[in-house]
Amino acid sequence: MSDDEFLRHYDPQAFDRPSITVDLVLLAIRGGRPSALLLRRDAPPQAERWALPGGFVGIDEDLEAAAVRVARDKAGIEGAQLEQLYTFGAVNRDPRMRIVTVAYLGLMAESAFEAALGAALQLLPAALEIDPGGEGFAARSPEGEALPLAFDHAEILGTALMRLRGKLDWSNVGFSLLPERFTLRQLQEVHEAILGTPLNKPAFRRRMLDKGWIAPTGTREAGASFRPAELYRFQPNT
Amino acid sequence: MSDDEFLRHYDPQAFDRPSITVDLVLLAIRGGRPSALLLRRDAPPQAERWALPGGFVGIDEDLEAAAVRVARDKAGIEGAQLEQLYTFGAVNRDPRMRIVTVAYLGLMAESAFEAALGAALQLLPAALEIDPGGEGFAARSPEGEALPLAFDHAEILGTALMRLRGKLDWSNVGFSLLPERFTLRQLQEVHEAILGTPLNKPAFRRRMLDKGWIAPTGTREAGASFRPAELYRFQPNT
DNA sequence: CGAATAGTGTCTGTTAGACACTATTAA
DNA sequence: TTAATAGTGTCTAACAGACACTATTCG
Repeated sequence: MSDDEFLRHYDPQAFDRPSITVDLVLLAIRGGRPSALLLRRDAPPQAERWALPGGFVGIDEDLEAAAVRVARDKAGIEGAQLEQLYTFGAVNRDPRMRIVTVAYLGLMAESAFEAALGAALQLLPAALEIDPGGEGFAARSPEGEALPLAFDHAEILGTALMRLRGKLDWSNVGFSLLPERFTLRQLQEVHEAILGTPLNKPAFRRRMLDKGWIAPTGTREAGASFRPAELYRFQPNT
Repeated sequence: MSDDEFLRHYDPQAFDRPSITVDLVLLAIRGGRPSALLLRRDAPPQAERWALPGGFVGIDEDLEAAAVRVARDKAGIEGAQLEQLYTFGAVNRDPRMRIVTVAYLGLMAESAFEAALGAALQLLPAALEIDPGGEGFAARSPEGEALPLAFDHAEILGTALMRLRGKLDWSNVGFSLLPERFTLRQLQEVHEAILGTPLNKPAFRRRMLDKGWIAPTGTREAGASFRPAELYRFQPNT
């Protein structure tokens, strides 16, 4: 039996199937804290809880394409750079029906984060306060209230924070959270926000420069009332 | 509208949905090379190609439970320790229909690998020969023939090898590939097989002992014709 | 004793933390 | 000149690679 012949007899409806969604963790460092873009659910189930932007995966749509589409439609972010995070598929994670969700992680500079907040009024920033030393965290509104999260979205956010920490040392994720030109102090602040711990300045500068990932632009920070710092840009490794 | 009320009106059949499967990368170090358990497809599509053991996820079955079930039913492995690897969902990855697959990685000692080969006659070991320096690899039969892989299973295997390499330094994955008691030489051979590069003996020993992950058992290797080595066991960190 | 591997001592180069110091800019 | 931050020099401790050495077991 050839492949073609086989396909003519195949019945794709033979089994009951879960639905598939994508959920997005859209992160920036905002005011020195990792912060995610959340949407308040206004319809059941879990109305009034806060949820990650998400949506169903089309039958003819790649997973990543679905994630990019959701970033555009639900958060107003064009051409988002997304990385697959983890897939969550516990049987009862959604009370409506069986839904397996593929979570994606997107990092952006604070300015893009603010722009998304301004464009889509339903979006709320949630500051993610990391328990010192632990893996837990709390999602808080700008006013400091704890935000109740929908479904298993707390677990997804926790997974995103752990992934971010794990990749910080050896990957480029730090630069994805900064504008194109940045000072070494800003880069250090991003690292400190993700790790939740202060870092040694000379050691940090040496390490970053030795990696060969950043190049000075010759221009300097504007608007500082003191000595302005050199602006660097990210330069993929040679 | 309450959650309960909402659910009474919800139609889970409203959208066409992909199917979800799990595929397993079951790995051991066999004869000094990373090797995976594969099944030869005897029915279309892609008949006569080699595929990862896999199966559909039941509508009332957790993803990991499905992976454990597949390990038992298709590879004869009871109580497999599996870690989620990555989710592959390209639209055309399977010609029959839209299938999104969640790949899982399972590591075992060489003895368990041989036992699985002996119990399930359809299983074939594929040695994964890593391109020196690169991310590519070739799957070869014990006779040295290149094995044609089905669907996107070469990509899945490549992802598994990269994950294994990435976690080797800071996680316990090395011990999952060894029997309960092992010599430092065996541990070093496992690391060398995964990294594809020789390691320095004194440095390796120091590093392993300093991590505090292994404890001497006081017993020694048997059957060696020369000085027998101390047997160690894995000891989760204090 | 000889063969072969187990296991160690030590030198050197690299890297990170700590701390104090100098340099540069705006006001 | 002063305030405040940018940026550097240098000491020290931790750690990895390299190499040569000693230790132990079997036959």
